[in-house]
This record gives sequence, structure tokens and C-alpha cells, in this order.
Amino acid sequence: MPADIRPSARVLTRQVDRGLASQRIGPSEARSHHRSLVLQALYRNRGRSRADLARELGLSRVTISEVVSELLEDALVVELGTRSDSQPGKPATLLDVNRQGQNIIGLDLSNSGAFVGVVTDLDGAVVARAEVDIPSTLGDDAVRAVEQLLRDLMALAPGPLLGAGVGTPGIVDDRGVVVSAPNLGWRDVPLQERLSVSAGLHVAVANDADAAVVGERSFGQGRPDTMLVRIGRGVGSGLMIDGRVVGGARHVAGEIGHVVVGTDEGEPCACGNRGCLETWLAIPRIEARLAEPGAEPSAVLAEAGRRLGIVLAPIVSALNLDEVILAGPSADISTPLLDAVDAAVRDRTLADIHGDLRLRMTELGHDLVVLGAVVLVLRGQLGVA
Amino acid sequence: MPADIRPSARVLTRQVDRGLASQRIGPSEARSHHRSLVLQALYRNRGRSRADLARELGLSRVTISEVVSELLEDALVVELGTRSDSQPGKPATLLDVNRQGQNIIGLDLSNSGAFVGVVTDLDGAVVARAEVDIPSTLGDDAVRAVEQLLRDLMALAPGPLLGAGVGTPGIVDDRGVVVSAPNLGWRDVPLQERLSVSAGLHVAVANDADAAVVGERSFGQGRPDTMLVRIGRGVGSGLMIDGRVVGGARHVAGEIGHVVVGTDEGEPCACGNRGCLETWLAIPRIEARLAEPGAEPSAVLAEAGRRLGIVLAPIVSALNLDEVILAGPSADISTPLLDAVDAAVRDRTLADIHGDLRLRMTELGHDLVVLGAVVLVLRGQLGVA
DNA sequence: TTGGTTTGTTCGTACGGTTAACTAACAGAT
DNA sequence: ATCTGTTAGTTAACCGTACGAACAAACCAA
Repeated sequence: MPADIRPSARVLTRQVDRGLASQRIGPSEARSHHRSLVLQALYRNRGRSRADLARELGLSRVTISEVVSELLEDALVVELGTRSDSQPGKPATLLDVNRQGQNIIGLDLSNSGAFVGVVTDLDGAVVARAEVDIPSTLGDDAVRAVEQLLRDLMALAPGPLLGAGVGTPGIVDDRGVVVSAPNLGWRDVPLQERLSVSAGLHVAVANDADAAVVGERSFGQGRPDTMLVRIGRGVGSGLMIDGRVVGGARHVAGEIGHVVVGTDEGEPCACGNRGCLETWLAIPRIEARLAEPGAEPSAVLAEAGRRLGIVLAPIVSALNLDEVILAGPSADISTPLLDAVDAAVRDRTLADIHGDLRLRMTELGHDLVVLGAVVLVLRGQLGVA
Repeated sequence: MPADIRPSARVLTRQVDRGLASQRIGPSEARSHHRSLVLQALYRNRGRSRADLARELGLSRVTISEVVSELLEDALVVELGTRSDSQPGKPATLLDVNRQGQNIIGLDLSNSGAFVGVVTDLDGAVVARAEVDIPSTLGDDAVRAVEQLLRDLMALAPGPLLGAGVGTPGIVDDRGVVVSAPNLGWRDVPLQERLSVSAGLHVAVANDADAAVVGERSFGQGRPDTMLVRIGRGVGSGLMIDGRVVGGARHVAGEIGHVVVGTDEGEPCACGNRGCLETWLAIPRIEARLAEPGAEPSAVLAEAGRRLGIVLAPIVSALNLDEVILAGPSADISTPLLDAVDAAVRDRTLADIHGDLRLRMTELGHDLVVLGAVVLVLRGQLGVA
């Protein structure tokens, strides 16, 4: 009964994430933990045998055999056949996660015109797409539109579904409640619960930038200490420290759009302050500057990048980040912008800090958030990715 | 055999800290985890009975009884007698961590003149003090001075020792190797291992600011998402997110002293750059400015505080911190400084971000780092605090 | 064929957890 | 004084999960 086992796997994951777990550890928790370890090992590197897993994970062959046979029953793992290389001894039976046999749904609610979604296999390969227009009435109608999109995608999935992930704008708590999302007219909407009930599926909801950084970590080549900055109509970011997403004391972590940059004032911002990062970096602002008569495009972009670098320098220093990823702007904007960010961060931090820092654009393109949402499910359900 | 059990307790703690543990969970790990849970519960709040613990931790009374009897044997827990309030039923036997029966040593290597250290009980109450001068030759002689101080303190301890913690300047990796500490002439010094061997004791080594933030969290009223800024000859910081210390990709997290502040240049810094935070905030610089003829003390301190606020604003926003703690300056300096930091942070961040933020001075005074070092031991050995 | 090697399974054992039932120790009503 | 009800902590029987030992299967090499 896989349905009996998965919830306890989630319990363990939550324990591990919390750090100081005030939760008990029973035998069943150990088992689901080991299921997760096996899945992780296979997910990272297909074509291991039971004996390989036993050696790698430090468990006995018999335990591994038992765990694997459970996973085979649940159709989460498949046998690939015997190893072909000619070693002495009985040839190993190679295993792999059932990558094509299960599907995951990912939703991105952060676009302006429509909610978009995909169906993928466990590798994150997209097998279907769908979208629905965002109703102008917002609020509860928007929730219903999401439910409709989810139903559409479920109908498009060729195989059984592991779950659905959602990346939404706004503030999201760790139970998937959208505390506040002004763009969608949401306030304390228990999105995770509503979708989970209406679809009868495991659902994970996270902030769009948080989903993005998780996706980049798993499907891109993201490092464990990473910040991902999304530049669009506004500016937001997702932060990952030691492989864990940072939520913050009130789930508002990453909201850097309205930090004041520099000590030389700046333009007024919608928030009422002057010189916020968004006044320098939001795409509409940049486009407006580029459209000004006599505007020097390279100077405009250099200044925008420099301002982002000024904000990033203290963050990179305080956290000793590995990597900063930019997402959002089109290719013609992003290259000079990135160069300027890079220069500013390096000018304003110690070499010890920026020595190993990598700055780059996202590798996932427009699917950044949907793929991140998919990874939320992989992490929550299987503990992999 | 307590000596057999403690190391496995540490294994579990490390797993929990790591997040995605690639370590197996056996029955014995479960037991040590539950020992830790019991100790935590008792440590936070003395005077619980076995039945209380069972209810609180979700374990059965019999398991709790077994765990408690182990802890009683190891002298880590004591019985306080029966509960006095008159309820029906058998009166409860109250328990407590053996707070006075065990000692911990804390060392602070971050002062200029001498290495200082204390012996405390498990509550962090100081029962003895000692110090040794820092040898001018530094390097290996400095290590020997630390060893000497540790021996002196061990002789002063009235009870059995749980371990020793060390807060040292410089970059420290997660195995207690001092990667680099220019002030002490250290480079890749395996301090934890050397002290552990020479003293025959469990030893935990961490950066001084990291130790400080851990100490403030446990013995002060620190919140789980906290940054502690130490202001002295230089400026450093320790960062805690969701109760875990942030080390960073290269263990350099918290090094904010040489972030450039603002967009209006600034004075040259020893690092070769201009306008670093230290040029505004380091105590020698502030004192020099205060000593200038015609200097306005309140203006000098306001500007120093504002500069720190400018650096903190992006960090507080990105991490949605609960709390920022200042340590170092004397009382006459700290009050106006703190006010200026507060004002600058609030001026430069969104209300959602600074709404719940608390800015304050350390509650631990000069013992900040030694007490933090003590907490390192409490965390590592008992999983408490 | 024989011997050596590796894989994966079966068997018995150990450990830690649980529930159920017990004894101990109290307050309060009769 | 005694009975009832309640709570604390222990004992006994059982269950799930891990392990080591032993074994059958499948291969290479001599």
C-alpha cells in the first residue's frame, strides 16, 4: 500500500528540514528514510544494482533488497536487466527509478496573462502543456481557474501522477497557504489544501522564486548556496542555503524589490519610498529609460546591473554564496546586465567572498517556475532531486 | 556505558543539521535521538515528570521511562522529588537535567590581549575563570597557549566535564579546522583535533561571531532568524537561519567588514578598497573621528549606524530576519549607534520586512563568546540549547 | 570440470518501539 | 474506614526493521 507509506515519508522529510525535530523516530520512519535514500541514489545515477546500493548507503544487502522490492511493487523503481560488463560472479540486476512510468504536474501562476502548466516525467521532461486565462475578477475565480488548469493537465497525463507542484506569486507559508498575493487578489488562501482536495492529489505550493531556485538546483546545475533573482514587472528572489530554501521568520524572505539602493536618492517608487531596487531594475522601468530620446542602452543596462550588484554585495558577503542566478530579462538585455552585476559585486566585496562566486543566467528558460514546481513534488514525495 | 552512546548522538545531530542525510538510520540512532529529545525538553523547562515527557514528545511512557533510566545512570538527569500540587493520583516524580553536576569549558580567542576562558555548569552559570597572555610569537605557540589555558580550566572544574567549546577569530570549517586566522598566525590549524587529543575531551571549535550568535540564541532571548554583528577593531557577524548557523559555501559567511557601503566613495581601507563598512564602523575609526577637533559625537555615531543599516537592509530583506543583535561597543557608543541602525534599516526596507524585526544589544556582555562556546558543547553533546 | 567471485535471498537474532495490563499512590465521596 | 476514580510508572507480550551467517544462482578462468 504505497498510499500508506508516502505520508510517513513526508513526516521524515519535514523532520529533517526542521533541524531540531521534536518528533519521534520509529521503525517506520527509518524505513521511509531508507526508501528515500535508495530513490535518491538511483535518481542521481541510474543503473546501480542492489549490491551497489548496499555498499554506497552502508546498509546490508538484505535490507536493500527488501526496500527495493517494496519500491518495485509501488512501481517507483524498475529493473533494467543484467549488467553486461564481464566480471566474475553473478551479473548484477540493474535498477532505475521508473522515470517514464510516473508523471508530475507543475503550475506557474506568476505570468501576467495566463496560468500555465506542464506534465512531465520524473526527469522533468515535458510531455504535455496547457494554460488558462487569468479571470479578470481574480480572487476565488482565480482559484477556480487554477483548479480547472489542474484538471486539464491531469487528463493529459499519460501515466499515474505522483503529485502537482505550484509556483505562485506572493507570500506562501510552509503549509501552502498563500498569505498574500495582491496580483491575484488572494489573502490567506489555503491553496495547497484546496487543490489537494479538489484534485485528490498530493499538492505542493511555494512562492514562484522559491520554486525557481529549487528547479535550478535540480534541473540546472545549481549549487547548494544560491540566490536566484527574478526580474520582471517587479523584482523578487529565492534563496537556498546549504540546499534548503530560506523562508524567513514571516515567510517574506527574498523580497528585495523594495530595498533602497545606494546613498544618492533615486526615483519615487510605488511603495512610497525613493530609490528602491525596482525603480532601477524592473523591466518596465528599464524599457522606459531605453525609450527616452538620446538614451545610451549600454549605460542604462550597466547602471541597472550595478544597482543590483550593490544590493547583492552585502547578501553575498553575509551568506558566502556559491552562485547568483538571474532570470527574466530577454537575451539582449541580460548579457550587459549580468556583466555589470558581476563587476559591481566583485568591486564591493572581499576576494575571499567573491572568489568562488559564479554569476549566470538561468538554464531553464521560460519553464523555470513550472520545472521548479515539479521539483517541489519530487522533493516532497520521494525526497529526491 | 555513556562513552559508547554519546558519539552516536553526535552522528544523529549532524544528520539533522545536514538536511538531506545520506546516512542510515538504525535503531540505536533512534534511541540517541530520543535521548536528545528528552534532554531538550528537560533543559528548556525543568520539573517535568516521565508522564509529562511522554505526552509532550509523543512517545509511550514505557519508552520514556527506559530512556530516562539510561540518562539517570549517566548522571545527565536527576530526580527532584515528587510534585507537590494536590492532584488525584500518584504524584509525579519530577526530573531535571543535572545542571550543577556537569561542567563545560568555554574559550574565547578573539580578544586582543589574552585568551580567556570559563568553566560553567549546564545552565551557563560561570563557576571559574582563567586566562593566558597571547604569546607574541603566535602560530604554534598560540596553540600551545590555548592548550595551557584549557588545562588550567580543567583543573578548576568542580565536576565531570562534558566538553570544551572554542570561539576563535578567522575562518573555521565544520570540522573545527582554523583555515585562516591572520591575527593568530594560523593557517589550516586542526584546532579541534589538537585540543581534543591533548585534553582528552570533546571539543567544538567555531568562529567567534558564530559562537556568539549561538550563545545569544540560547542564553539570551535570541530568535531563530538572527544576525549578530560584532563591532571591534574590525566588523564581523554570525548568522542564524531557522536556528542553524550559516557557514556558507567556503565557511566565510558573515564577513561583512569589507562590503562597500553606499554610492559615495569613502575612506581608503586596509584591504585596498574604499568605503568598506569597517572604515565607517570599526571602533578605532569611530574613536579617531570622535577625537577630531570640532567633531559632533552624535553626528559621528549616527553616520556610523546609518552605514551599518545600509548594509543590513538588503540582508534583512533577503532573509526576512527576526532580529539583529549588536555586540562590542561600550554603552555610551551603543545607544545612539543602535538608534541610527534601526532608523536606516526601517527607512530602506518594506514594512512587511521590518515589521517584526527587533534590533538590540547583546544581553551577554563580555561573556558573549565564551558562553557561545559553551553552547556549542551543549548542542554537540546533548543536542540541547 | 573445478575453483573463485559476486549477486541476491532465506533464516535466525537483536534492538527499540508499542499496547495492554498491572501495581503504587494519591484525592474525594460515602 | 472504605470505596471510587485518577494518575504515575513498571512489567509482559508483540511487531517492525535492521543485521550477520549461510546459501543458491550465475558468471569467469584455468
